[in-house]
Amino acid sequence: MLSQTVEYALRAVVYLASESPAARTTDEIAAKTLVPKAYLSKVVQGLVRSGIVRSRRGVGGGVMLSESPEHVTILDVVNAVEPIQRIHTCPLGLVSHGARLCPLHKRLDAAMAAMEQAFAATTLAEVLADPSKSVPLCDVKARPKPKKKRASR
Amino acid sequence: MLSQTVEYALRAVVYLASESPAARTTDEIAAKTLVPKAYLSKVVQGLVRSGIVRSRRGVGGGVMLSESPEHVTILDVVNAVEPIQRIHTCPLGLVSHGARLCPLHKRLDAAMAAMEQAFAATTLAEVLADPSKSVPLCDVKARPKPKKKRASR
DNA sequence: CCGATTGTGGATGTCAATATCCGTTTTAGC
DNA sequence: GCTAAAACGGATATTGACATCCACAATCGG
Repeated sequence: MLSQTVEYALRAVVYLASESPAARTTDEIAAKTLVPKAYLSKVVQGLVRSGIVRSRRGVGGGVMLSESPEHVTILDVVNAVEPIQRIHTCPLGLVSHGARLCPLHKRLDAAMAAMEQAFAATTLAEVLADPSKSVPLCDVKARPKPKKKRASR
Repeated sequence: MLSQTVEYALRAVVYLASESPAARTTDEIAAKTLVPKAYLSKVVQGLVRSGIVRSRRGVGGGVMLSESPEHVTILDVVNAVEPIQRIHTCPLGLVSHGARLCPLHKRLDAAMAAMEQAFAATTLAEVLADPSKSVPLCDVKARPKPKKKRASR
């Protein structure tokens, strides 16, 4: 249902939120979120273009959230990567009845609206603050303390 | 968001519902719903396999709804063609925390649930009975009376 | 200025969704 | 049984999503 790219983008952004406001390299994000390194860099480029994250090249560079986690909703991220397709006009070519949607597409759009609403309802900060064990992604090593990590890659 | 195949399947099924319980040929369905003829036949085959519609070959044959329009929901059709992907287990490989979803995927699944709910809430009969001008699909020629139609194809 | 690091952009490969075509099978009517 | 109608099934494009690789540009520490 949701594209793989959206899934990847959300993982990356949630991880960045958990480290906010620090920057992280795409290599590290990829390792932590289990996203293919090369592809993640493309996904991140999209996030940069849409303004969700900012990047800096070179030594000590990386990617960071543009805004604080309380100000970014899941919908913001989804729309940045692959906008929710609301149905505004008849998918059949017929212009015959103007802007009014037929009964079927009215329902389909309502379903899209419901999903959009669900995405808009949660900020990254709320995801991180979730009561059910603060495990950011599905596991991401459960980062207990910001201790110097090395190896693994 | 929704695949083209789902869109086509819904158009076909809504059209069949409007003609229910009569059977219609895929050629006619294609013409009325503006779906590519050859591809529609594949989509319909899927609907047959999943039991949403029944078909009969040969002269006078065609495709018809298996059940009356009141008994078929939009969700039934969607799931027959391309099941809504609920998130039951962590998309990352990690089995480490069992069946429990992380905060992020709990939200994503909630969004899927919202959409599923919206689809489940409407039957084909309700789509046809919609108050806003009973235009079945977006237009489908507005079929005023079941008068003998010919030509057009 | 030099070199290591890190994001950027382009070229390319792979695969599933979309779409078309056509021969085969089933069925009804004669 | 013969023929026309119609669904079925397989083979084959075409396209975009997913993914990889690599040369280049920017940036920092010395």
